[in-house]
Amino acid sequence: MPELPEVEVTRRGIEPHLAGRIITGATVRNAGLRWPVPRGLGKTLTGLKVESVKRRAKYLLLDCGSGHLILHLGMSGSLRITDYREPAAYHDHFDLELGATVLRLTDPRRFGAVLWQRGAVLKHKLLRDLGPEPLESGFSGEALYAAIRKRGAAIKTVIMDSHVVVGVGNIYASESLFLAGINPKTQARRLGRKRCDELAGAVRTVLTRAIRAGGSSLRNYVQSDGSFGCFQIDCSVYDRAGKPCRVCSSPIRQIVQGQRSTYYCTKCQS
DNA sequence: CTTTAAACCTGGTCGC
DNA sequence: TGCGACCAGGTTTAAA
Repeated sequence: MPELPEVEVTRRGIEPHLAGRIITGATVRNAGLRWPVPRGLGKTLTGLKVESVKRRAKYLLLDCGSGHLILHLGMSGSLRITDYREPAAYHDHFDLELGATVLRLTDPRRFGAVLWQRGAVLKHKLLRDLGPEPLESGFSGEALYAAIRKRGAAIKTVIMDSHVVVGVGNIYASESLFLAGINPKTQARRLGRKRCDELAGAVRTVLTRAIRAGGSSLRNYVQSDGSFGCFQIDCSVYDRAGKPCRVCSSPIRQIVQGQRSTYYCTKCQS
């Protein structure tokens, strides 16, 4: 279930268990993720200290001084803190070991990634060309307006383009457009400055709200199974096809854009 | 440069 | 109960 809020909540959950700890080993049970897990990764990592856990887009970056361990959860991945006595299950593909503590990656669909980058992590091919973080100052109505001037594609697909802004996945794309009152089929370049302001604001609001929903369970943060960020915000439109709009009661419509489902209210989003 | 479709995988659900 | 079709929260890649 990883969209940006889930990844951020996971980051906050794992960092206290990792920061300042020495890596004692790593176990790769299945190297066949989105890209092959690098050979000899355990040897590369052993003895290094995890300085901090950062996030860029939906990538988690474990700063190990001389390099970074890059983790991505794909569509079905999750991380949890457990210990070495816990037997690994079928989809537990990767363990990072820090003494008795284990950071364990579970990912049934194996769209996730475990990579190693020496030196400057932001120069990695996957991170190099990413657009601004939605919750930082680089993303604004002004920046959005400038970025989409020449885009004739539908705003729903453009807002999910990581060159425009990172971290807006399929759920929160629909939710943000609903909050901004913008029809997802609108050509991106047709949006004026004001609507870009509204959309940028909506993206920030929706993501912040979702992080807070996960963060609010921070107290009981580590679930009984050790996983993080187990939360479900109730959506305004996503997965609500045919159900009444929570604002105007007209039925939520589902369409397909760029091979993904989009949900919107035909009345509220003109 | 922009846009589109296919690809990587497994698992759950639905209709017959 | 079984089976096929279809769907799913991401992102790269190639091709148009």
